[in-house]
Amino acid sequence: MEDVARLAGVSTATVSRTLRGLPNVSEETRDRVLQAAASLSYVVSPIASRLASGRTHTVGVIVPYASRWFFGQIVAGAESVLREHSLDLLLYNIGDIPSRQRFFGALPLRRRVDAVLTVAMQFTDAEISDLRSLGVPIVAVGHNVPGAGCVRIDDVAAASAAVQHLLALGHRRIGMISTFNDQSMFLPVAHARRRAYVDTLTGAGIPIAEELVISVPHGMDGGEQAMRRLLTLADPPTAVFAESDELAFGALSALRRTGRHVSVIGFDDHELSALLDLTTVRQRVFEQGVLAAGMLRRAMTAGAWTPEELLMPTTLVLRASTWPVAVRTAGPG
Amino acid sequence: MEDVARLAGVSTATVSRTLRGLPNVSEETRDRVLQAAASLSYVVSPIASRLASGRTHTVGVIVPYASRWFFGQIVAGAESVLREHSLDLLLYNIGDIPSRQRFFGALPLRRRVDAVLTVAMQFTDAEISDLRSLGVPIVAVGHNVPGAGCVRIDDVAAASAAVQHLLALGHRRIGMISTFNDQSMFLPVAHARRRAYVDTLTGAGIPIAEELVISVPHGMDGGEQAMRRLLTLADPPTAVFAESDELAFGALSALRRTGRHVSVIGFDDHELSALLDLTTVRQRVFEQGVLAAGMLRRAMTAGAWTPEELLMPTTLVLRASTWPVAVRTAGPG
DNA sequence: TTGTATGCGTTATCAC
DNA sequence: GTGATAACGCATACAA
Repeated sequence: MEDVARLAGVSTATVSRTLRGLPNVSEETRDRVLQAAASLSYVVSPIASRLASGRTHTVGVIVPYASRWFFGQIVAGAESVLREHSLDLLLYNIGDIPSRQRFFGALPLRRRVDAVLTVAMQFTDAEISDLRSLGVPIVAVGHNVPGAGCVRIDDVAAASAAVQHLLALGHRRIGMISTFNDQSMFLPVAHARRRAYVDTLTGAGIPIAEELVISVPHGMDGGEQAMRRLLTLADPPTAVFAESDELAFGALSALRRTGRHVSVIGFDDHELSALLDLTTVRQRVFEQGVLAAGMLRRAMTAGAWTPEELLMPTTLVLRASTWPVAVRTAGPG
Repeated sequence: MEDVARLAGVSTATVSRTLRGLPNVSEETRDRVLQAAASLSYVVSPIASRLASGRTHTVGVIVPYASRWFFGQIVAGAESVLREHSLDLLLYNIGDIPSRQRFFGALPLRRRVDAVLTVAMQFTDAEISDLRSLGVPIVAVGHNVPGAGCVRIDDVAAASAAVQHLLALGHRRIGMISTFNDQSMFLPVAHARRRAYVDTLTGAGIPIAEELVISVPHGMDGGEQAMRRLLTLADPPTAVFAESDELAFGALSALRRTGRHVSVIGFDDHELSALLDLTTVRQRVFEQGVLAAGMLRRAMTAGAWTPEELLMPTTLVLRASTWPVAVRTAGPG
């Protein structure tokens, strides 16, 4: 920077001001500085800049399973807007117990981020207070954190619509595939969707059969296990509501291998769901990442930020996996 | 840090040494310092540390399409080992022209990373020299960069095996679905696999029919377009080799919607390929990310590092999508 | 509008 | 083994 200042015949302070686009620099000197910087192919050291200014220009993103489709979409969406404003994104994948303990033991985010984005996590009170101790704004996607911003869908209403659809098709024995994590804790999303399942059936006068609700680890394998267990029941369900499309894929796989037929409805509208003819509840996942990042930016720039809450719409997408059997045999399935 | 030093009755230099685990500190003072730091719940500022030490503890990862399955797996694999050594991972998604231009225009990696990982990119000579000007070790996955380390499979051999498989099934009119990016540049992987296609057919005495090789943007939609175009030919192929499973998924989708039958073989063994009964060439993607990160670490720590090259094995996985038609009708497909 | 001087929180090079 | 002290490269009150 000194070199640039010398070459432009100004002080380093002026160079700094110019390079950051501050208003109080004359046109003429601005040009001189920019030329000097260009000719020396100089760039500010972000690290030094961060130390001096106290701002990290980084947001920490906490997800439970980074490689799952849903989280990939959220992160990609957030990344697209953060990158646009040259903010860094530091990803923390803390789905399993050891990494989660390490994370909250050391809190590697301390002094490292200007904001935090959490996605579909279930935090304990202690963890929440740890997060708040960072002293930066927090935005949560898919779950609520007291004092934090929030982008989500109405999980209860959406899941209820899914179950209603099965009821409307005449199903009375309806199963559900739910998830839990390594700590046997239900993620908030799982909790809401299960509640909707219970309430909707109960509301329709159908008693809940414990054996029809299976909880498995998230992913295709979990879905396959769950459906296999349901199929071994003396009185198996005629339809199943899976908490996510990936679980539903596993369920479809089990059905295919066993040659049985059970209607299946998923949740998310994964990019492969159309190909697999899976009826599902569509939500715009990438966009939620975009909106959350936008909220984060507002929180970082605004002096006083009052947490906002954004509710995104969902749509029921009807496909062959829940067609009435009579129709299904004649369809493209 | 001063507070800790005061509380422990030592200098900040000793605190720094202790906290970094340097050898020349006595047991006794070490304990005092650690206790003091703990009681003040003190953590070193990574930013200040980086400025003073000159090391960023960060690796930059450059990918063309972060949200595609393949790249997600690579990044997840790399992240798992980098996190273990508390190294940060800065992801740059530069698949489209504008972001690519911005990236090479500003080179935001300058002064920000200790190493670079690139995944399946096709760089121009100018871009390569830009990358090298960063002055840090580079490791490439799925392509070669002169002077850089490399983790990859033998694309030519693997693709050749795929085409051989189709030939062995008796197919003589074999199509290929290939990809290009926004700049109409073929990615190195696409290039190698297409060459294998051409050479293998030629070697079998089958002339190449231009109209059977379709190039589309990567992803399911591209695969669907490609297969639709192939189906409109006067003499359509009886089998198709898709450069990736996601392209193959799109091809399967087109076949399903049109009710036609063409054998399809993909490449990767995507986690959903088994469910879709797709014959494919399996490669261990996550593991390649792990190995690349390990190589990166060696390059960062070792004083003089000579670029290594790692060749990973592939396997042909036979499924229903390439079953002979006679057998297929009797099978689970 | 521009320059001066101090601080940001460490690491590292010396001495002791 | 330990303690001063000078970098590290920039941002920013403050003064001019």
